[in-house]
Amino acid sequence: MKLATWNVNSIRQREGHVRRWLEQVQPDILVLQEIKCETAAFPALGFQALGYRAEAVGQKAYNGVAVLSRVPFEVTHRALPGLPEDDAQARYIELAADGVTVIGIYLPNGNSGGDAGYAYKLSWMDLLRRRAAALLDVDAPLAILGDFNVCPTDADLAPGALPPTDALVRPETRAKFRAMLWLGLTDAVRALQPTGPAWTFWDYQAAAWPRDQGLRIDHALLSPTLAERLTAASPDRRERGEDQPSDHVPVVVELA
DNA sequence: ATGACTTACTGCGTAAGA
Repeated sequence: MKLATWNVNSIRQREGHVRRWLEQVQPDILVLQEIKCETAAFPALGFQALGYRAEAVGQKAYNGVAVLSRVPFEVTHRALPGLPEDDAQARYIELAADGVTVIGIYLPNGNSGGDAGYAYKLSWMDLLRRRAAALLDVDAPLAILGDFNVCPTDADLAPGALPPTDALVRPETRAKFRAMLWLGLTDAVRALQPTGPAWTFWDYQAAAWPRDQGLRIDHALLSPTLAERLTAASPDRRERGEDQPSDHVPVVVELA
C-alpha cells in the first residue's frame, strides 16, 4: 500500500502537476491540503479519468483538504471530532480504506491572528491527539498524513530559516507533536532516516529552493501495526523543481 | 543599488501562507 500527502497550494493552479505525479508515482491514496477552493469546485473529473475517486472538504479561498484514492474508501469524518460545530475551517478528512483509517490534516499554521491564532493551533493539536488516542484504543490501523505545520526538532529546519518565536518551532508546538508520538505513533520518514535534512517545504521567497533552505513540516504518523509494515518513506524533492511548483512537495510512504 | 514569492478575492490592495 502506497500512501502520500501533498500540500498543493491551490488545486486549481496545480491540477496538472497532481495528475502527472499520480501517473508517475501511482499511490493508492493521496491526501491533499490547501486546495483553496469550495468543495463543489474541486476538479474531481480530471482525477477520475486516471482511476482516482475524489472527495473534498473545501471552503472559499483558504485551507481545504481532499483525498484521491484508487482503492475503495468511505469518508467517515469531514471535521476534526471535538471542534465546535460552528468551526468552518476545512482542515480535516478521515476515511476507511482496506481496513485502515487514514486521516488527512491541514494543521493550523498559528502565525496569524495573534495569540488567539496560536491558541487555536494548540487546541487543534490537543483534539487531534485525542482523536488519535481514541482510534488507537480500539486498535485501528491508523495513518495520519498531512501538513502538520510543525518542525519537530532543530534538525527539521535549515539553520536560521525561522526565528525561534515562529509557531512552527515554538516549544509548546513541539511538545504537542511529541505527545502524539508518545501515544505510540511512528514518524515514518524519521523511522527510516533518523538524521539529516528531509525537507518538505521551501519558501517561495529569498531563493530558499536554490539555497536548499527548507523545512520538514509535512509528516506521516503510523500506528504500530502499520509501522511494522513500513518499507519506504521520503519526500519527493523533484516536484519543487518543476515549473510553477507548490511550495511543498509530496511525502510518500510505502507499506508491505 | 535594485528587486528581491504566490495565491485568492471583487481587489484595483489586503490577508495568509511558513
